[in-house]
Amino acid sequence: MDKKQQLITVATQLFVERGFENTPVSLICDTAKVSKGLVFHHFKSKDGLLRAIFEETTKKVADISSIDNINEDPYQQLRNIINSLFVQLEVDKTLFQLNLHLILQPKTRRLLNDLIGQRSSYILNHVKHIYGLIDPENATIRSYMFIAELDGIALNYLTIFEDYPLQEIQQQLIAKYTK
Amino acid sequence: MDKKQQLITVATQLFVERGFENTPVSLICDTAKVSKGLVFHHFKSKDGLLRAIFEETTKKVADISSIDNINEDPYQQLRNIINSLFVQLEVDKTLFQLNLHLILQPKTRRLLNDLIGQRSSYILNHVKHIYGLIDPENATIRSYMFIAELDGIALNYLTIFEDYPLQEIQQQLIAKYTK
DNA sequence: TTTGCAACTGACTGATTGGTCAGTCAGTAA
DNA sequence: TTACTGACTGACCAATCAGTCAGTTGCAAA
Repeated sequence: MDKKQQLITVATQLFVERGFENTPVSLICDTAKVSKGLVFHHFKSKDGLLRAIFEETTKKVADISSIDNINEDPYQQLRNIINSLFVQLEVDKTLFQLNLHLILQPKTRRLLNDLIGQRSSYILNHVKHIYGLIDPENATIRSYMFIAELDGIALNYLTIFEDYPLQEIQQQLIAKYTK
Repeated sequence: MDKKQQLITVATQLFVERGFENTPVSLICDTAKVSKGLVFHHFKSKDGLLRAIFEETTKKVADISSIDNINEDPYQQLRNIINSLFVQLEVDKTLFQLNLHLILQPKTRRLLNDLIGQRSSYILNHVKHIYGLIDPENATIRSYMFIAELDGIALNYLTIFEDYPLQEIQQQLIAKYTK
């Protein structure tokens, strides 16, 4: 078993359950059945471990918008993004929670600032490109509103409301983004 | 000067800047020029101080949706909510950031769970009531989507994007919710 | 004045933390 | 065999933390 990957897996789970600040390195190592020194050997610091985790999850975010959409109707492209998001929301619920938590926590936000900036501008540009085909004049503002709508749903589903009617909302959205 | 209120003010500011877990009680007291024991005298624990802060901010959230709307057009009521939110977003930017951070941090989320639940169901019911006048059959789902849209905008403005076009988005929203 | 009580202080403690470091061990190339 | 490497260990340390407590102060009621 690869102990480095094991550390990433265990730490991700613990960070989701307890938060980054509230998860001692010793707990990660006990859970992963690995010595404490190994974390610092592989990742240099606790912060380094966090960055490694965040870089891993960045790939999954990219997947949501990077579906090959060449020659597709732009509305279909928007619907693809919506559907991918809803699938990922249910599959990787905890990972999304962790992402939000890391972005909102001032210390981790600072630590991951560059990665977060890259991520968000990547998504913005991707959506802008699609809206360029629909409504070029208002592409920017419509992209911001499209992203806000999806982020708001994710936020409410993951952390605010219990019994969130995710499927119904997905249907409504798909209907809304069908020309 | 009321030292208890002084503690709440200073702690709020520091929690926004550094996060709850990363703000030692000693730092709060040094900044507020107050002895450490006083925190435990007034609030019993660091967690108690946090709850006191969160209860204070709950009032501000309630204000957004509690404008007296009797006899108003339901669309006007929705526009009132939108406008109040945008005003508050700019006036109390840091307070909103703190709220999101506390909700997303697993430990503080658990600590404030009851208050968060009260808050969100209060808002949901308020919006539901308005949509009951517009589209009774879909009042629930449309309320969830209305709230998600606003929450998403707040989230993106406060923590994701720099240079967020808040005014333009407000105009778009107002236009959208004008029957 | 005396009594009583809440506000307030700051030195102190026990527990926990991230990080270090000297050294072990398995594998591999010469 | 020898020399070397990088994964791995766990005892250890300095620093930091939330919370305690014995005592002081200021004020209001009797």
